[in-house]
Amino acid sequence: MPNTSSFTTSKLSQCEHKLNTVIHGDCIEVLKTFPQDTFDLIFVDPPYYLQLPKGKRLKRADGSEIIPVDDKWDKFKNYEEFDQFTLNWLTECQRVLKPTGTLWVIGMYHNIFRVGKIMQDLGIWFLNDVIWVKLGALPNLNGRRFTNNHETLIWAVKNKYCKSYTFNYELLKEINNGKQMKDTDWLFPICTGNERLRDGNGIKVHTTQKPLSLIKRVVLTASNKGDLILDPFLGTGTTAVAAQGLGRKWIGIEKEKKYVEIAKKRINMAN
Amino acid sequence: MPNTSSFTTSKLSQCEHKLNTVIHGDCIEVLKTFPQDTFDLIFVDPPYYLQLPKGKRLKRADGSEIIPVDDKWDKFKNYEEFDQFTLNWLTECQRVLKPTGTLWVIGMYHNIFRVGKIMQDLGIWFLNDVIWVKLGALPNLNGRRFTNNHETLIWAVKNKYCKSYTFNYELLKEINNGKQMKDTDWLFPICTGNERLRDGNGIKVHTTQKPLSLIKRVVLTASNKGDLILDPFLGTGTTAVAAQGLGRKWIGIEKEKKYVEIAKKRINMAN
DNA sequence: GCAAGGCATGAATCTACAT
DNA sequence: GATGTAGATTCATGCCTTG
Repeated sequence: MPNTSSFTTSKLSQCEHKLNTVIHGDCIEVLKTFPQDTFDLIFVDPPYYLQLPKGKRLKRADGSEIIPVDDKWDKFKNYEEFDQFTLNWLTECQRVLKPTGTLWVIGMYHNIFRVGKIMQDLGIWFLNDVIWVKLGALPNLNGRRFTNNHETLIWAVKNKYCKSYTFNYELLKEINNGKQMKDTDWLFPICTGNERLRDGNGIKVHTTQKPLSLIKRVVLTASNKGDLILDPFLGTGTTAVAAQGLGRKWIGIEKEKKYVEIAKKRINMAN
Repeated sequence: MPNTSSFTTSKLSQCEHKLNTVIHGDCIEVLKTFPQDTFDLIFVDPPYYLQLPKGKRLKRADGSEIIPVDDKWDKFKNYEEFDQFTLNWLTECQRVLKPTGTLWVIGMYHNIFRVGKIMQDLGIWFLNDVIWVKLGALPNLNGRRFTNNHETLIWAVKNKYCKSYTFNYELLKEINNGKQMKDTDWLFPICTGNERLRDGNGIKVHTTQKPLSLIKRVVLTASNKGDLILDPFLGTGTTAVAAQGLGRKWIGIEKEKKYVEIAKKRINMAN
């Protein structure tokens, strides 16, 4: 079972949240309740602001439809609104990140450049941009672009003076057959099959569920057992499952009640 | 020999520049002399603003020094100055790009996120972000980060309404053994060996010379024979050599007299 | 039990042309 | 720089059924 005792370590005793729980609420409001310099690792999978063409559905040759990301949590009026939202959560993430901790943000070309620039403007210092090569990604169905076959993870520290951040270099080298791990050595299948959470009708519960293998690599790279991990957009709980399984403590924040319920159930099942 | 006749086609007759020549001058000032909607393909390899630690030189195990990018053209006071510079050349590139043309910008995590956001703010519309996987890249020498093993190319059109841009989909598919080309299928060796331009003392002439193979793929992807290509930061002329060799017309702009001379010599040699 | 084949599906800013 | 309609287009993977 998850450890749900209240914080006892220094920083954490300053707030009333419990370890290894999903907090249902607005990400930015909840983040403000944490003391600064609290988390060893923050993994963020924010909305991508996809801007799909309206009212059109892409179809396969057999007539079946591609289910797009058309969720209300991915809608913004314009770039300005998106940027302000991004600035708000990034400001809080930077504040609650330990000087020895690292921040990971995943995104695609729709959003990652904007997010990256806002990070740099806040003084967040980049270590790498890691390419998750998506095995089994959807091809480009109209033959008008290249296959979108990757997502980008920005790996960063609180500011440019943070030098003693956690990085399990030797472990990663070992995973990579004794060779130094590259920012392009991140090949993982997309989340499908039995791993993909589905409702009673076989419909996927979350449009953008990430593969556990990817999040595990992040956790192994940049945290140690007993460290505290935060995911401010927990969704259906993949980060929590990865953290729990690898002996890390964690806190997740999620706004959608539906996802919170599913995440809780899933985390209990995994124990 | 290069075709140095004056422009005869519609747009190009409006200015006095000649085809297939290197223009020595400030990129933004020269760009302003071109009429709008002029170029079929614009390839941009701008300064990366690397912000190296001052006065330190990384050394290999044998004691030899790594020569960093420490050129004056890569220096900026701060992000603000860099952003303004970026906005200036991007504004002009967008203006002179044909509605059927595409714009390519290459960069690394130091600059590409800022550049990408500024592009989006101008209404430039992304098609893909392509990952050049660098074969033979320098490993991370102190084991504190992942190997920097890629650069990112943003591929974009003038605005979101540009649909009939040039994309040689079938050719790229053929190059890729009959499978749709992916944004992660761009594996090319870094520019070394005989391809790397060196002075009489064996010192590399340009710190960031790009491999011809990479630029050729860009040219093949997004232009046809006879099309007009622009490189506003020509450097030592790789884009010109690629364009010339593939039967495209081209214009290059370069501020550093040293690079202009070398590029001219190199282009003549290649003919 | 095992192999082969059918079938479903995945963060999608996926077109061209006419009005 | 809006709206509508017809029409062209794809690859890898995992699960399940069939033989």
